[in-house]
Amino acid sequence: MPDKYTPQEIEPKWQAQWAEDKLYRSLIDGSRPKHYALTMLPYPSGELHIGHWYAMAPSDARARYMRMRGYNVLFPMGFDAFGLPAENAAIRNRVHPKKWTYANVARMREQMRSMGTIFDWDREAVSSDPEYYRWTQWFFLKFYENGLAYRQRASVDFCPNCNTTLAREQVWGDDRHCERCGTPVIKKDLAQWFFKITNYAEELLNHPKDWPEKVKVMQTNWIGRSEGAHVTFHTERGDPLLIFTTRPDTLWGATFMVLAPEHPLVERVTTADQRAAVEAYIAQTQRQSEIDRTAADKDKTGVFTGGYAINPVNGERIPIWIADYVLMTYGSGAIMAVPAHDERDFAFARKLRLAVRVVIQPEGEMLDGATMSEPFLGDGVMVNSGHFNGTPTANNQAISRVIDWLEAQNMGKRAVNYRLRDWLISRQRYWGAPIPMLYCETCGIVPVPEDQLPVLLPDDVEFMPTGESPLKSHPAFLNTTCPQCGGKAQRETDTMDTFMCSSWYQLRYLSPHYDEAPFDPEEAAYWLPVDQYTGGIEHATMHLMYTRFFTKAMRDCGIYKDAAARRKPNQPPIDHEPMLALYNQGMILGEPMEGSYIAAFGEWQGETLITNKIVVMDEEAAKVMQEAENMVNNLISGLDDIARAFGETEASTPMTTAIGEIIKRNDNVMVIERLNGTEVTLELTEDAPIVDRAGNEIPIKALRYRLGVEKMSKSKGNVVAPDVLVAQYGADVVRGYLMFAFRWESGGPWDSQGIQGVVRWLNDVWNVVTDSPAVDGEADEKAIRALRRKTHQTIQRVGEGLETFSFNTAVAALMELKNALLAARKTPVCGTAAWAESIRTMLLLMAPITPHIAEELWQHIGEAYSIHNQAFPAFDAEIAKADEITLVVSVNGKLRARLQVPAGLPEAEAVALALASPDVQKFINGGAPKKVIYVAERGMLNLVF
RNA sequence: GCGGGAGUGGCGGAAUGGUAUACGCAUCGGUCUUAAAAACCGAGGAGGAAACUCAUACGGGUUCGACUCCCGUCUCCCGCACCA
Repeated sequence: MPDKYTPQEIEPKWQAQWAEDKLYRSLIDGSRPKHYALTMLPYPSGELHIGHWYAMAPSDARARYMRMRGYNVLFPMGFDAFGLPAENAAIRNRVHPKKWTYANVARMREQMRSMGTIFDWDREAVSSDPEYYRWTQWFFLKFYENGLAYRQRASVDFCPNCNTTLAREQVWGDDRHCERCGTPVIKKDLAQWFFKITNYAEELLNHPKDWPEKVKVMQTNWIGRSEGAHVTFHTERGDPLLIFTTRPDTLWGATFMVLAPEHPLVERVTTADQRAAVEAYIAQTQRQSEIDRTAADKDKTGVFTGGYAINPVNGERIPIWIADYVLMTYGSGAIMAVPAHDERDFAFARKLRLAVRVVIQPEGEMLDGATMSEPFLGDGVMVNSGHFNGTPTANNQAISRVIDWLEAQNMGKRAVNYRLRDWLISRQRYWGAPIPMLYCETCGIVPVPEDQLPVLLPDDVEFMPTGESPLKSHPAFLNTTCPQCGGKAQRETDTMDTFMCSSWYQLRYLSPHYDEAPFDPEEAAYWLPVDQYTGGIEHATMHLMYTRFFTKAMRDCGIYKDAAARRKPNQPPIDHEPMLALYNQGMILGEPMEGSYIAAFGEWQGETLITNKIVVMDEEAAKVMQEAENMVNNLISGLDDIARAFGETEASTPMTTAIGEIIKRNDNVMVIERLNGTEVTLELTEDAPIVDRAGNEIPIKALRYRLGVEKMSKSKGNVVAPDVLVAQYGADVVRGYLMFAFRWESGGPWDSQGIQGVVRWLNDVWNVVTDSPAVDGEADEKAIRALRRKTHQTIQRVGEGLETFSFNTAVAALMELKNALLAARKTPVCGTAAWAESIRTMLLLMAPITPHIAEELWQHIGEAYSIHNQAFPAFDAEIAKADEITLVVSVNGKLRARLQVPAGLPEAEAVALALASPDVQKFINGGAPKKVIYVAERGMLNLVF
């Protein structure tokens, strides 16, 4: 054993040993409770980055903790291997996506092994394997059979950069950009495949209780439930015109109707003399949506169609308008406009001078539609509403009564509307699971028979620089025969959204090579559902909605039947929710960096310094140089004053330098901040040398520019490579640091210095375990008790920390225990049984967090392999209890004294001690306290005078 | 606008209504060294010579006692947003 801690030696050694022994193989074992821990699988982008470590290593620590707690833990890993970057790489570098992807998978798998996790690699699943996507396709067929998949022509979101349609969930932000690449999306009219996630809108609102409030709220917002009524109006010509309203009690106040410009009825209601205006408006709306929706002012615009509708409740004839504030994608794409009681309708009516009629009159106020300056949204009583006049609106009673009446009259019915749209799963790209559907000349849309799955992606494809899917021009793939009539048929060339692959991967891990079904019902019955899921919040309304939908849809397709039948009656259902508990970790951001300090020499051209030489220096040198420059310039101007006195007219040129920190840089233009805070723009001439202080020429790329806290990206140069850290410090240090330096749920900027604290921690642990010679003398009983107490307090704190994802406090507790051991090492406590027990316990507590050093030192102290098969230490409250405590004495709520007293002191004695203390006496003028608050277990005494 | 979350030293961050600032980074002083780094020992919330006083975004409140609970304000982050 080396006498120094050398993770580079011990880590690979133990990783190999654990793999050889299949230490972390997870097999069904009915004698132990199971724990399915899952962390979101990565996309094989090429390199494992620090974000992967941040997501995986703490999850691993917790899974290990559960394992030590006696659970049979499954913690699998795989790859979400279909997707666009592979295809883009193919176009750019002429590498086949398959080759690129599998090379990355191999590389990242190796990188992950260096992390020292308990991943059971025998359960690995890769979504682009035919044995995997066969089942992705199979799910599509099942959903299709059960009416949950349909093809429809619709106006859909399309990313021009990714060259594919997107689901509504993948369009983000007010500028409606592509979630993946940030490009603003455009609308296209295409026939696409959808999944009926809207069927489950109501059910999806009912979240698993152990999910973060934030995710529940985001999903709830996304689903956007609102209650109201569907009411059928009719156009004057008799066409039914359905609207949704949350305020049926204001039906009598509808003074006009508004249709979305895309509404199918627009064509029919528009009159000849309005046609030109309507068409112009529609064209304008379409153009607007394509250019920039964000810039669209909130000013209402719209055009009268010339048509009229009849309000069913009062037979009134009201004009039909079109306006872009009514969206085709929400409700029925048509509204009744009640300007008196709706902000948007009010704004529209005022702008276009339309009638406003009050139908809810507030108490003690007389609203007048002609003069009111804002709509009335509060409660009141119904007026101008036929036999409903006088009905109070409070507590929704008017709404409820009106709906009852509408239903009785057959004019409308109670309805719930959702903002959620069906999931668009078609992608016009090659590297995905082909949608297993055919288009037959005679039979129409025909599903590929189950026994013909998988529909394989052909390997021999040509990638177009345009990004167009090569499947469209691949005759062998494209042309096939119809399984129904044997005639000619063409394959669907769209592939599936990769979120389909990840909607069920937790099931494939159970039996990645099972070929009778997507998963082995035996395994599913034992392991499902996932007990603890971890991953980033960015998937709140995408993956996390889709996978919940999948589970419910699978249930309704009967896919869980075999597995569910094997469950015991008292177990939670496996087909309601895929993941019982969820925890979102934060993100590691880039480390802020100072820019290089430079002195630039050149000629001024206006505000810009045309620079022909740059010298790089540190901040101190820059300050010195700046002072020197100031002095020289003062001197020059002083000399000029003298020269002028002698009749000289031309002033000398001051030094042409700019000194400061680079704050921006691109190619040959940079901005520096001078030491006095002003900014200067430099433009480098083509062959301007950049030299360091030793005179060596360096490339411009070596110049750093100031960087704030930002997301890591290669172009900013703030990426932290875990491989480099592992090589330098070892995996245990990296794991420990990631768990210690941040609150896991928050993440934060990387700090390259902070990692030293964890290096010191593990070095100290190594030393205290391997090099603690017994100290002569009789060990003090009190000191022994103190060490045992600290040890048991640490058991509690580490256990709690791992339990609640407070990894930072768990590590802090271990550092404290280490500090206590370092202090005790110099005393005769070192070498006692209590000492040995404390060391042993510390290693066990460290095992989930820093598994390699724990294993190595476990072996060193003579314990049997493997520490990772040990039970988590049991906490003994009796031992953890203090026998002497610091009694904190407050007088009138202000802290006045700290007294060392035995634990469990009776109140009377505590008060007597406190009153006797000079620190307390200073603040009391004799007399007895009016009130005494004594919290013995907290060591707290408050005396009120 | 609606909804959610957060605000504690120079920094990351600890604190079941009960010793605010644990643990760590950085900083400062010391030891060792020709020197530096590393390592080790020690000191750091602010003000004050001290006694003490003031400090958990700000203003109130509840309480013997508030970072923690309640009301209001400000700031920042996130989601949704003409949603009928």
